[in-house]
Amino acid sequence: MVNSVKFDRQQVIANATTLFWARGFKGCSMRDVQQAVNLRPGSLYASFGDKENLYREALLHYAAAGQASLQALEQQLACPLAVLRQFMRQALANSLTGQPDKVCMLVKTVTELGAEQHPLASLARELLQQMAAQFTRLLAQAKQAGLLAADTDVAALASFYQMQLIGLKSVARLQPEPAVLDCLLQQALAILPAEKAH
Amino acid sequence: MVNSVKFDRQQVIANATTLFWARGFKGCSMRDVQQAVNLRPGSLYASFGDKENLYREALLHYAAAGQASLQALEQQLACPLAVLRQFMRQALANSLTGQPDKVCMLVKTVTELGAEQHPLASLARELLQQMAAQFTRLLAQAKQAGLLAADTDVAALASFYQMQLIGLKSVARLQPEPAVLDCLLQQALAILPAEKAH
DNA sequence: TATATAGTTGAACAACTGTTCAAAAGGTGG
DNA sequence: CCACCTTTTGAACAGTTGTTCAACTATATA
Repeated sequence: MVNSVKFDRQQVIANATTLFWARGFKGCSMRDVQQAVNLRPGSLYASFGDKENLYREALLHYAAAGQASLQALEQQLACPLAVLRQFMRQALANSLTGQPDKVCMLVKTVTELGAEQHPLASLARELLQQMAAQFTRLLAQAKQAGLLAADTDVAALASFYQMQLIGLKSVARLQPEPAVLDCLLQQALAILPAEKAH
Repeated sequence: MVNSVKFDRQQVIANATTLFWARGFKGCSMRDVQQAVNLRPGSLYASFGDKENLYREALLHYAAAGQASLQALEQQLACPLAVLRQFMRQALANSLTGQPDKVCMLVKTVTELGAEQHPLASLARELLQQMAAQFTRLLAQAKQAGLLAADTDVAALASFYQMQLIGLKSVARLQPEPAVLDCLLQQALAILPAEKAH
């Protein structure tokens, strides 16, 4: 026998991600994690090393999920701009449902640990830039398809899109009024060429 | 004698604010604070109560400073839109200088403590809304002066302005390249009517 | 100078932190 | 059924956390 682990590693990471996402790195003790994933300290440490490493896996899991949902939209929708529009709508909707304060976990990590130049903050920054690269790729597609002006700086526009996304999710926690929020979403989407009515 | 305190209360709060701002509520131990403000625990607790209360004072101090700098701009510049433009430029410049990861301390507090519905997060939210109210006031002035279209929803525009501000400062920590950042600033400022060359 | 009062000090506390490790349990191959 | 190796267990450790408090010091009034 090679592997006699009883628990589902991916499930454990998923649960840990939810907890870390909601409460942050320092706001979440290993005992909290142990309870959430139903494992005793020894098992956790044998499988994941230390807290930092477990959080690292959670970050990677989170980023992978984000990329997956973007790719799912890509397979659904033909137009790359529609993908970006829908992705932002979805992000806003997600940040409204569910209990935890759903800012992007990557942003939250940079916010919490960026000042002390923590390795986890560097990783989160990298993953955010990977996300921006995806946006750039989609915008480049749109440009090539003639949906964007030929002189568009797609990398800059991608950064701007990401900035709107981050701002939107942050403000979402302050204004529970859906009307205002929807208005903000419309304005944020205005940076992309107008959408046809459907 | 009524008050024989040796230390400068305001100075202590200012120092504590810097520390809390950089490292967050949980990332900053009372011993760190004690060292930073050069006070022994007893004095600190006698003057400020507990950690939560000290952080509360820091939040208020921070918000007051923000409002003060906005009002300073109001006295310098005649046009309310110029005030908002300059405020955003200034915010970006501030978030680039200095060591600490300079997101808005209010946003950082909501991010860190919002999920657990901590009283400090509620306070930070309130202060953010007070800030938005200031923006609304300035935009209303601009509207009355004919600088904005008569049908402009100033409250919504203020929220949008705040969203850009938050997003800009967040992204500032990811892209050290000033060119991209300046481009983002320009795009963010584009939500206000164009500025005359000076 | 003597007394009262306010402020300061730093050692100490209990609770919690991340982490370890010897002992127990579980399952597999002979 | 036995020995063997892997995994699990939970008690325990050392360090840190927020906070307290009796003793000490300094000041102001009489």
